[in-house]
Amino acid sequence: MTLQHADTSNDESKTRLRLWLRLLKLSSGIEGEIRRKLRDEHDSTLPRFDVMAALMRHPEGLKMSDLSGYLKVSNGNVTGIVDRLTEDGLAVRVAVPGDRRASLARMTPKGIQTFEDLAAHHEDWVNGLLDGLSNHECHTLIDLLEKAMLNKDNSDEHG
Amino acid sequence: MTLQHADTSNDESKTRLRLWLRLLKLSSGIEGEIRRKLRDEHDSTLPRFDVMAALMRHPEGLKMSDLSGYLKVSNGNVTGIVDRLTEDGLAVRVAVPGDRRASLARMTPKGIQTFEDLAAHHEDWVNGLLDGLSNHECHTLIDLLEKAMLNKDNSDEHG
DNA sequence: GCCTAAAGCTTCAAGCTTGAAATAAAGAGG
DNA sequence: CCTCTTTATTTCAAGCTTGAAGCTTTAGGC
Repeated sequence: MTLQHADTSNDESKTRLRLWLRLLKLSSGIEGEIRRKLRDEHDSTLPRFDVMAALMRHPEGLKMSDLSGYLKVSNGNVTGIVDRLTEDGLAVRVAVPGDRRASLARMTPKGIQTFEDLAAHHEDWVNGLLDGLSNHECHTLIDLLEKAMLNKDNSDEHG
Repeated sequence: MTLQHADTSNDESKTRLRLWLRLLKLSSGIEGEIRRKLRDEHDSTLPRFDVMAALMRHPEGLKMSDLSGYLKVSNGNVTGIVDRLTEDGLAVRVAVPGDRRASLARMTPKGIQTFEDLAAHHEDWVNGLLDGLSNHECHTLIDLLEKAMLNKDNSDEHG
């Protein structure tokens, strides 16, 4: 909880703050646009998309708790999202043979079809939103972003 | 609404998608940490912080509609946030002399004091979260992020 | 078998977010 | 003055998000 830095690092602190504001602005801009398109053009949402994307990587189904672990959201959160996906016939809960507490969330054929359509558009949207960058610049950016992330616990295989 | 790209640009499309996933991961990681600290250490939230930051730049007060314009959130949204800031004595609504429809949101002395404490911590948090990057890397990143943003309507003076 | 602890999931209150609908005041044109 | 449109704001329903509290089931110790 130390609030003061040496004078020599004050400029660097301001630079990092400025970097964070740029990062946030670009990221929320893209995210907002994706949310808007999902809503207006596909009557869906980003949380639904994220859950479906996770389920697509596990055709056999995922336990609710694993799902919330992968997406780094709360347990109660995925309950609601899977509830709504289920209402729309895009996912189902199936019982786990040996454990009556748990259930697996799994995509339905309709859900798979819906997601594949969404995913194709999603890639296109991202591509369009980032087309101001050359391929080389993209790679530079990726490297720097990954370096910035090294600080944190980075032990996930789901990105 | 064209979904197919030439084969030659397919790799670049995947690179941009990968870039977006990295961007999102870093950004939500930092944002999540800031939200958590605001909540756990200061009993506050990021939307409150954002509203206060905007009001701090306008000591005379801001119309609700201007506030929502600056923050790029809906009108109804700021109504609720300013309501809660007001309940906590951090902001007030003051009447606009010539227009009985409008009102200005303005920081209270208590709000100013609260925000200054928050802002100092905020800069420290960001600095700590991004300390894996050299000053030079930060500048490179800032430049690339700004270039990526050039696409979009960039006519704001409030960042 | 019984008791306790842990695991898996849901429910809940509070807050954030949106777009649409409602309310109210200002302004323009007659 | 009256009406119509525009502007400023609030209210609302629906959804997302969290942490905490609760429920059921499982597993371990006795």
